[in-house]
Amino acid sequence: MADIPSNADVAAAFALLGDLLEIDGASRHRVLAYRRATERILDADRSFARLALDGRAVELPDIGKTIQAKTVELVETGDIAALATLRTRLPEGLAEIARLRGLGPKRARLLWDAADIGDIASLRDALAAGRLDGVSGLGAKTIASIAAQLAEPEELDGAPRVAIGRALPLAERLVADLGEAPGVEAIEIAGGLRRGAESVHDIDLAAATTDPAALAAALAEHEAVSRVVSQGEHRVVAETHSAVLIELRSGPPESFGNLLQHLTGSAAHNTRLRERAVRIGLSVSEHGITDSAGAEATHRTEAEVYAALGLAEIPPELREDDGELQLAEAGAVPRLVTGADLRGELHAHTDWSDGRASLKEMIAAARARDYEYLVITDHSRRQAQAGGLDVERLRRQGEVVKEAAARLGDLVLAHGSEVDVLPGGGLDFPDEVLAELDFVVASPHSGFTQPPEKFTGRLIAAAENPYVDVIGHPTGRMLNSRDHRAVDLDALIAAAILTDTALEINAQPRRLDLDARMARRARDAGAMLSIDADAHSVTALDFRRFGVLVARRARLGPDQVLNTLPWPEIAARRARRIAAA
DNA sequence: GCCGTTTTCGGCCCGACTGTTTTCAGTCG
Repeated sequence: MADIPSNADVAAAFALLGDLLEIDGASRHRVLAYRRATERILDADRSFARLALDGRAVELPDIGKTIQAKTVELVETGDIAALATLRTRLPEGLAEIARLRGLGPKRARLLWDAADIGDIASLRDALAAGRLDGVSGLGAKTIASIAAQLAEPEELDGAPRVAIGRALPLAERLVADLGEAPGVEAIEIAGGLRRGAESVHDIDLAAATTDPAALAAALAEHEAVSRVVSQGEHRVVAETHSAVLIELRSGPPESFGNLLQHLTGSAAHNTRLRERAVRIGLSVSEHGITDSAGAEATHRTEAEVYAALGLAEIPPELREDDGELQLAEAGAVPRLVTGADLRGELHAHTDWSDGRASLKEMIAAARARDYEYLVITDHSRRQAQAGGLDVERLRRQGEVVKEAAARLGDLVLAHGSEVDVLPGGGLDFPDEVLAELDFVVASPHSGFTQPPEKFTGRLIAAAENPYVDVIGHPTGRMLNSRDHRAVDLDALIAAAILTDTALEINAQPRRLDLDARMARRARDAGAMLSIDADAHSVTALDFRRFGVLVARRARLGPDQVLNTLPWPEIAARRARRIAAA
């Protein structure tokens, strides 16, 4: 048999099938079914093609017999007959044309029927030759928009996504400033950002105001904003100087809960919610909930919205159409970890290695944040470029830390290390040195191109070392540059559980490693996770909030997070592990 | 094409805004 296609390959085939069907004028529900299936396939945490071959793909929501059979067909023949047939009538390039802003399936079809335009190249030619001008339904503005998009090749890849580390501070600044506009009674971050997504395509804001025009003006005049993209009475879209899109929706205070719920999404969550509502005779919108008699009820809070539908309130991070409605119906929404549950920081650097702040400054910052403990984990010697400590400096640092700790009182200051997991296996310090420390984070910093067995084997060996408390940033991924390494996550999770080693949720916004999906798998298996800022400066201590969002998306409760424990319990876990070895 | 407290057929979420139109289709979220 040929190679099993990846989930991305299978999803791409169904996405194209859905797109071409839509252009072909198929029932929108059928198209929607393919779109939903595409999302499920992309989200699957195992090989969808393998599942289909085993006849088990139908166990996933939104996957029926047809899509399972077509997947088997794709694996066995390399194509899907329905797709091949469609391609004889409609060029694949139409799907790309339909994705241009302001165009869609109908206008893509129009271009094909009226002007024989079937791909971007012929669209470009037609535009240059002025052949679009006479096409009815395409006005001057639409043609200008097409020209603008074709002139910017990067625009064709879709709107760039903004990482949460950039988006959240900007959103918070806007919320603070716009909250001062006259008439504003409440304003909150909504959308993917509120759900804790690691990147978003825009920043959504929801506001309760008695003066929408004043609020819209405040956004338009905000110093971060360069232009207004679209403006209506209750919705303004603006673009910042750094090309981030802001969508601001406003409504009256009495229905702020409805608006915030609507705008927080996700789209799939809202669709499910509304479908459920329809079954009990209710219609949900951003304005309120209407009963079958046409009477509309409004709600000031989201909790009231969910209650009106017979559901417990669902934390935004869970609103991804992943079974959360069933949990809410059963009153079984898990209690998720919060920032307030975290008692201390287990992974922090100082200027002894590559941190920017001194030990003294980090201590002051931890006290200012009311941490119960702070573990200093500078790099080990192999990280020479980062000023990694050799054994001698590590010991000297230990004395300095001990001395500082003696003068602290309530804050526990502990001495640790972020020790390299060496590319050939083993750790950067011998066991007798690790034994002198209070806490050890073992992290891979090299060898990311190794085959999965080897990379995973190194991490498992590190987990099996009794002096290792946490495996740091286990996959080594970097947002927008280095992809997830090929780690056999299930094997690593099993080893972590067996050895009582925690897996890190590294909260640096460019890492977020483990990510939410992986952390969820670790949680489901029963592993312990650690939410670590991996702070290299005073302000970076606050990165932990990004880690909290990841943990919440992973459905972690306080019991599954190592640094919700008081320090003596963390120390006792280490002592037990060492004693058992 | 999927699905079920309306269950193997007949439904399938809801509204804002733009552009091209004279009352609304298409796109977007």
